[in-house]
Amino acid sequence: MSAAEFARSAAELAPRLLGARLVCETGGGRRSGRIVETEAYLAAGDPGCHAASGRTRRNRSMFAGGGVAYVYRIYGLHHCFNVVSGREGRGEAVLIRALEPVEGIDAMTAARGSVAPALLCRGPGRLVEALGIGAEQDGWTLLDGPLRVELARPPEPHRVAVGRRIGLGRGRGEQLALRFGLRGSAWLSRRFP
DNA sequence: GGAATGATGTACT
DNA sequence: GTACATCATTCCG
Repeated sequence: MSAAEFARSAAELAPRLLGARLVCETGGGRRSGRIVETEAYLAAGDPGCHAASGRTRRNRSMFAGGGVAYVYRIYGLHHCFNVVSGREGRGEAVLIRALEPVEGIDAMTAARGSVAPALLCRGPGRLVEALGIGAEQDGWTLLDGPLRVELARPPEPHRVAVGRRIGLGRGRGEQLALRFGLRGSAWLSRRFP
């Protein structure tokens, strides 16, 4: 897997990750899904990015350079999983928002409390729970090892839907068109307008 | 030391 | 559609 792919800017990597496989083998078995929805968080000019106000203990993984995981807790309840992008020291990442489940669906269902298959990986907190990803994986490499991203051929441009990022409050870059999805996928967390 | 807050999900009306 | 659970991190004093 080419590390250079992950050193691209977040705005380039986010659509590039659509169709890629996210594989997790931390729970004994093998669970994987196809990435169908992402959001880019930029190193510059993006107040919604966790790295916008500099390096802190929580966001240090974002500065480790493309190809590592950035996992953090949100709302005291859930975790979100990001693929760090860009060069070391930049502070940018791509949030994975939804997957199409592929392997280990039984394990995912068990981890999620027997929800409907359509809801297994629909949303950033859900997919993290389904795959068995947690705070322990923060900072792990994604190029190889038990948690990894296997890139596929880049999606055809006409298959990529673009929209505003979800859940950002006012003044946090909520207008920026940095949300990407596979057009028409049944596994998106929300429809694109 | 303390208070505010968030890249959310679930349950319920 | 709205309520609310729940807490690490951040920022302010």
